[in-house]
Amino acid sequence: MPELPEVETTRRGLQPHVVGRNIQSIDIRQPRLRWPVPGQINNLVGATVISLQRRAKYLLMHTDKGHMIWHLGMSGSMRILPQQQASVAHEHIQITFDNHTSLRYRDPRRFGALLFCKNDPLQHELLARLGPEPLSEAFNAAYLHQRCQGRNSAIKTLIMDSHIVVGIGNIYACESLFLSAINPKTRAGRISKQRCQRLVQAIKEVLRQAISQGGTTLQDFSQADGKPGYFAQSLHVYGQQGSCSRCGSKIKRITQGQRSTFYCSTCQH
DNA sequence: AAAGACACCTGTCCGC
DNA sequence: TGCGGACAGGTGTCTT
Repeated sequence: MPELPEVETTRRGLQPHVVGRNIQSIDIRQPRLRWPVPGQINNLVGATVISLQRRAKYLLMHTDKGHMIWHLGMSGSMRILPQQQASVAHEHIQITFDNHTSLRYRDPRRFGALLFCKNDPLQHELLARLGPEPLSEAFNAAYLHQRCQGRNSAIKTLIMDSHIVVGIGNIYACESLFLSAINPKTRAGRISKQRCQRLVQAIKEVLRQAISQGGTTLQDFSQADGKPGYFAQSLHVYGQQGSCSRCGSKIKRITQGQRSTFYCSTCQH
């Protein structure tokens, strides 16, 4: 489910409610997520939250006693609710703060994760070798073009590889390629630097727009206040069964790397 | 080293 | 109304 815009939306929604708060209790109702929730998480009772950071699709909650690394997987979401409010189905983790509010982590498919890190979580093995943030200066045409050299994989698969660039999932990969008029099947090594420039700009534009809309809600994503994201109405190709908004041709659906790809074969070359 | 398949898990939707 | 199958926003790991 959540790609970079949804994770960033979650971070912005949670931040004012968690920073500065003291953790009163941690309730792990279901420890079997993608990896078992480590017992050291319980060491964070009594800790004070210092900041909430995003790196790729991970949320890093820094406290004065260690760090939590959260991932929302395909179906995860996080909300702030009154401590007393009853939990709903698949609400696996509850962290209660000193002001009687609580953070709830819900994840029906359990592809998400909560990990503990004593020191700098950016050095954790899952994060240490990630590519640049797509909205940073480091992600530019020269960089992408260089990483495309000698690669036979389709450009869509390549931009979804977190070791190339982080945060781009299936929705925004499809949308970015539509916006830059590039066929998703194009071999990465055959894309000119000029087209890399167009693609980089499209990725940044799509992600910025999606963040400003609170992300994309297809089924179960919700922001930290429970509202859906509104970017779904801005999608040009992802999940579309009708015709291209630009030329009227029927949107095509193919499979790449076991994922659905949507594109317009007239507009995208 | 790179590319592709597979695994993890639950819910929803569609056709019969 | 019920059932089987396909599909879903991710990504580490294993196999070619």
